[in-house]
Amino acid sequence: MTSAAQARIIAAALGLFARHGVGGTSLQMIADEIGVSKAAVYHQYKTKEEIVRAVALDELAAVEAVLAEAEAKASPAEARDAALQGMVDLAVTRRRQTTSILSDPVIGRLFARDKHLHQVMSRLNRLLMGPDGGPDSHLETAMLTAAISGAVMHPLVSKRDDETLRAQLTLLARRFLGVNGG
Amino acid sequence: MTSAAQARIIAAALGLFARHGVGGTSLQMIADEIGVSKAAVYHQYKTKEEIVRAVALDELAAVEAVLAEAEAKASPAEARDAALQGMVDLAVTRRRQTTSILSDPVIGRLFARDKHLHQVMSRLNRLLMGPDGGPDSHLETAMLTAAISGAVMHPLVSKRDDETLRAQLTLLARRFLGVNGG
DNA sequence: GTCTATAGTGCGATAGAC
DNA sequence: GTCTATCGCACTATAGAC
Repeated sequence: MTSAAQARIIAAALGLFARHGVGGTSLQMIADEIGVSKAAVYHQYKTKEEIVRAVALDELAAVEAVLAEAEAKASPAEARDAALQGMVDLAVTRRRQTTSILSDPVIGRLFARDKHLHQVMSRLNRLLMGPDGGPDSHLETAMLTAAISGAVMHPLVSKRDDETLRAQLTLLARRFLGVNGG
Repeated sequence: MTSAAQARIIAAALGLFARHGVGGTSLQMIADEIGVSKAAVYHQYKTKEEIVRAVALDELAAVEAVLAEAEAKASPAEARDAALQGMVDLAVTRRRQTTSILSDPVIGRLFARDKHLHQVMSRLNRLLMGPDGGPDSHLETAMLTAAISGAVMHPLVSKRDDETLRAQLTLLARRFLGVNGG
């Protein structure tokens, strides 16, 4: 499915997309980052768009892993907190990456009508807002994920060390949801 | 200061940056959007970076207008709500633009150490969190602005009409800050 | 799976006429 | 303030050897 060579390309592209945007990243930059030629990259992915897709799907898979873990919890309250904590962890440990990839306009248009993404958002919405959340709850989920992602990217926040950032984000995210405990 | 020709360039560039990212937007695209040649664009701005700067400063000016209006209010509570409402209005009426410009990695690095941006964020922080907010309050401000901006860009939310979006965002933003009234 | 070499296109930027 | 024309370069993508 995903070879070692492909995994190297995805990892390199992810970092470069985050730093320069999708449009500002060339195949030459990706090839140089791994230490191979452009042709070697083209052997794995026929077009740049395929690379963009692969990177985005890889990030989406990381979110799905969080969802699966949360859905395995015994109670809805535990599941909600696991989802919340998992999203915070994802944003903090991968910092600018997962996060700024998903806010790139190119990726946004590529996935705006993607069923897979809708499905993931629905699962996340269900975990965070409960099964009986109306359509309004989707805005709440969107705001929360944007708040978490956007905060770690923020120029004035990025100096903080991971542990305090994680703790503060968790606290504020819980407050947004109206949850007090852990 | 800013001529009519420059204003046309900034407006065109803003829309294109939002759709394709800064790196994915060429000077030819900007020129075509206005209906002039590349050379005409170069007559106004000597480099692409100058255009990027001008666009970002223009967006920052829109935020400053909101701040000035809020700071003119009589009470801190009124000022806070005016700032909150102003930021929501900005995000909703300009939708993907103000918002996705400021999240572009190229713009982010260009302004990460910009005194002007820090000043604007401090004023916003003071309005939203009060004068005695510690350093932790900056994270709260960053989360709130990211939540507002990110929510209007979100693929699953962008279908909503402006009025309901504005109302719901305002409600949720107030809840995040722990304010109940209007 | 990687390379060199190259085709063809579009880029940012400049010169000079009107 | 706008144009045409052009430079030199980097880009995406392909062909073919190893």
